[in-house]
Amino acid sequence: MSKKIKPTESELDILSIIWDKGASTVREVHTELEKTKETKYTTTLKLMQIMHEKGLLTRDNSSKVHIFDAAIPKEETQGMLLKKMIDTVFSGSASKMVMQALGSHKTSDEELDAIKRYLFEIEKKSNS
Amino acid sequence: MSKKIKPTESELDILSIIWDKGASTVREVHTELEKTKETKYTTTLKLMQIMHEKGLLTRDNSSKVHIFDAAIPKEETQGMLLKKMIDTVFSGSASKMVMQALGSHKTSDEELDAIKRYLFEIEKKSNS
DNA sequence: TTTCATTTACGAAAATGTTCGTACATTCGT
DNA sequence: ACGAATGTACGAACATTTTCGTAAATGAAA
Repeated sequence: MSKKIKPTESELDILSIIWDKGASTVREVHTELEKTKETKYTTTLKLMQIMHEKGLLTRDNSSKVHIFDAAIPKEETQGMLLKKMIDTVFSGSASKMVMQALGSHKTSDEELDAIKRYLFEIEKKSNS
Repeated sequence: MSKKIKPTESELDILSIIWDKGASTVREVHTELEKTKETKYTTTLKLMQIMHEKGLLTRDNSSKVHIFDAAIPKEETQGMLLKKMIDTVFSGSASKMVMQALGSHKTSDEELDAIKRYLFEIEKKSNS
């Protein structure tokens, strides 16, 4: 079982990029990160080194240019963060959170459909 | 319009208690907080003082024992935190987050029903 | 009034997270 | 082989958050 390390805000930014693009060099992550955040290359580097120490990223340094990959799966981490938020902010009720999300956030019809389909799927399973 | 101050982790713990119990003294908050977190009284006090300075809590000091209340509405804050999480962790997709929440979190039938009802309500509105 | 318990005020240490400069290593083109 | 470009290592400054000890104020009890 992987540990329950909670990534910090900045670490999450980096993890998101790697989850999206797959294993990457610091340069690649930084180039992407720069688009939304003003930051220097060595800052990104240092962050990724720390993340490696913490076990948040793996590192392949067989070649000179190190290649990092996420050491923790996206879904698991999302679930962890979500659970924490549900517990502390929504007193443990997932439905409260879902409603709040759908209410305060504009949601497209496609998204709503996707959610509905998912709900029926859950229902089917629990009835089988 | 209230500002977009983001409460810290610890501040959120305190806000949750006050949202739940209503206006409270430091002692009351601390007693509650102690149940889940090892912390000293003056720490809770200091935190609440800072929160008051930041405008997160109101303070009635007409009597010796100050009474604090939440200065920011629960729903608005929940929405803000949720939006941030959706943006950074779920690349802006509320439905992804909802599915993850329902998937990784055990949800009771009642909760699922509540969500379904809510979805149909939204649908009705958008079709009118 | 004197004492005692409780409260608030405040400063500062400790812990955590973020930023970046500088040094050194490696690779590549010439 | 040399210099430029690009990479990693690392320390330290800085910012923010969290913690708590100590002192002063307040009010209630004796």
